[in-house]
Amino acid sequence: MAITIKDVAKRADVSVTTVSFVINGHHSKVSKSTLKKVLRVIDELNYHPSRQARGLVSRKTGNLGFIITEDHFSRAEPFYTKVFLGTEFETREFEYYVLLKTIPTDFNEESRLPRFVLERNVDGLILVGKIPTTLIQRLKSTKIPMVLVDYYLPDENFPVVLIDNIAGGYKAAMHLINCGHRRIAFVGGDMEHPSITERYQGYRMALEKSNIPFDPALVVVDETYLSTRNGYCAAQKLFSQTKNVTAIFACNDSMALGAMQFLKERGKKIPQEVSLIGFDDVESGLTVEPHLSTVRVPKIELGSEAVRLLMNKLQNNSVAAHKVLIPVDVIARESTCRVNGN
Amino acid sequence: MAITIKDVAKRADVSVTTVSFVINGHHSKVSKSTLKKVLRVIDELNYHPSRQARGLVSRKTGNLGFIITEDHFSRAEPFYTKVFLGTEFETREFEYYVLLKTIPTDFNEESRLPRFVLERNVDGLILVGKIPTTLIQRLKSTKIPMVLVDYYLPDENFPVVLIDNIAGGYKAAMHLINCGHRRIAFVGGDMEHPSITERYQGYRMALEKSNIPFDPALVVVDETYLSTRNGYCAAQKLFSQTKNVTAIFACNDSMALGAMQFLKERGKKIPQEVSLIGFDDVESGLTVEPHLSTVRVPKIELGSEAVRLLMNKLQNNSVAAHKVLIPVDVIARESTCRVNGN
DNA sequence: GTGAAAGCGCTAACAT
DNA sequence: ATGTTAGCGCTTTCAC
Repeated sequence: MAITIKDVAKRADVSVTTVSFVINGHHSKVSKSTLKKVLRVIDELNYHPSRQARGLVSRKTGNLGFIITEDHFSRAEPFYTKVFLGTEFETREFEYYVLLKTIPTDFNEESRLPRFVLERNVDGLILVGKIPTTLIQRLKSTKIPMVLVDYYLPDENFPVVLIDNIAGGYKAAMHLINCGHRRIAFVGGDMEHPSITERYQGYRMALEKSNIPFDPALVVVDETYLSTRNGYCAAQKLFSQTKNVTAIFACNDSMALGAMQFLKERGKKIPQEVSLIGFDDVESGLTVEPHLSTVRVPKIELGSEAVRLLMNKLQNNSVAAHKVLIPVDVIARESTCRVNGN
Repeated sequence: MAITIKDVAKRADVSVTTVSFVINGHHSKVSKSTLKKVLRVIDELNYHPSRQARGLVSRKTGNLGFIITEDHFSRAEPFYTKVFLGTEFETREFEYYVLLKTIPTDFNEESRLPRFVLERNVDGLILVGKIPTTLIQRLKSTKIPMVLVDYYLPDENFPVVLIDNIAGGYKAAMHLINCGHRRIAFVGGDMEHPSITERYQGYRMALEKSNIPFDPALVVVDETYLSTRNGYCAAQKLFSQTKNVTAIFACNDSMALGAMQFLKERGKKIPQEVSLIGFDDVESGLTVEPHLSTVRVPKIELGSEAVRLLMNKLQNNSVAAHKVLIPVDVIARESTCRVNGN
């Protein structure tokens, strides 16, 4: 049987209360000498208070729930995995644990809430990526503090950690413009997803800022998923009408990779004939030739920031920063160059 | 305040004992009519018993700990992520949760054990990938049931889930041999890791079986990490002495990808001049040209099997299968072909 | 078949 | 500054 608070109390010849004060840091309520004594016994016995028992009375579980759709988490690119890792790293700081829960994409009214919510086994919730609205609403009504990551609902006011997508889209397009390009295509899809729309907004802003006329024919956004395969198809559509495109801004690296594949098959030299930039800085952008230029997103940061936001709420009940924008930057690698291949 | 067992008891006009019997499935101790009544009230109130409270008395936490080194989990290839996902999927079945804990690679005597171990917040442990022996030993002494995944200690007897690496290595080499190759290189590294040694064993077995003389000059295993970069270097070493190699079996896809990069730069046509096969079936093997032939490892399976093994121990205290070998198969894609490019 | 009551390991009034 | 005690929400022994 494991060591309990009673064992410590007995051995240190004090009451459990005193021991409790010590382990909870209420040191002012304990004399210096007893404090030392208790601390020594705790060390000798290698005592660690039971999470469960503490939780039962303090109504804290020491757990955070991480909710994400199945398809998001198991995507080839470890984007959300990195975010998850970021939360894991950051929670150490706070002595919390993260419980992961993947939910089906088609979560609906009938679906059961995650068990850790029903059984009150989490103190806070981190919702990552696009999450069905009905789930968010039902979660909201549980009153468990929550923060969204890389997704938000326009008419709700949850604390949220977002990629600065507008700035990212702007910087990506600007990078191409600075390279002398003017016929810059935007390859996207799922304009339902705020992130994508924002990257598109940034793209539009950069064009406008640079007095480059916007040509709707250069925008391909009719793909539903942002996959490599759809990137391929989008590029295909784009070039089926040859509009002398000299550069492509794909709304993420997956699509960029698909587009790259198409360009190669079509015999287009990258970047000499067509420059290509993605978004996300996914690992496989480096296994490909030429190395993909992209917009780096600090994924670990997204996770750790989410935890900080939540802990702030949980521990200080502060309502400080409600919206955190994580800055991003262009990584110019080999798939972009000055127009005309210079 | 959340609904408690008392609320249910009161409303159903029975004692808490009866409610407890109902939620624990001791239906024989309850009359049919009360059972129905209690069930109805539970449903009406949407009652879910508190995990913490149950755990406190039953000495079960409903959690499993997943321990992995930092570098393993954050590797570019989502190999272990998939394994983790597999555990997450499988635990639903058993109403358990998985707590992830990444540990530093240099975990030593001084390092603190994972908190969930100290605070007895897990019922079982899943150790994944290469884990410092000292940690395993210290964990062993806690008596918490554990299972290893994709790693084992030769002189210990833990339940373990392994990839059938020998068969995999054998099949990979045999695939090349069946394509007519006889000068087949093995590119490896970290022969400390059992998995790698086993793949190598399989390679040797295939050669022997086919009466192909073994040439130590075709084996490059002096790289420490199994990274893309080191695959590149290994290939470089291999070809620095041009031994008319016609095929390479790399011990994992990362290294294969590195080797591929080298071959391309060297102007070697793949697979016409050199066939190349990897191991793991990592996603980026498909983003590369030509698509990488490899040995597919069912990663999700590794995780779910680990959970099943552990649950078997936990729920039935059975000591059934102690060692599970997960079968693997060659996926012949574009990077391998008959010798001489036929 | 059902209920009263003890107790899991801990926290926090309240009393001293 | 320290101890006594009543719970937290549940399971389970023991009576009835």
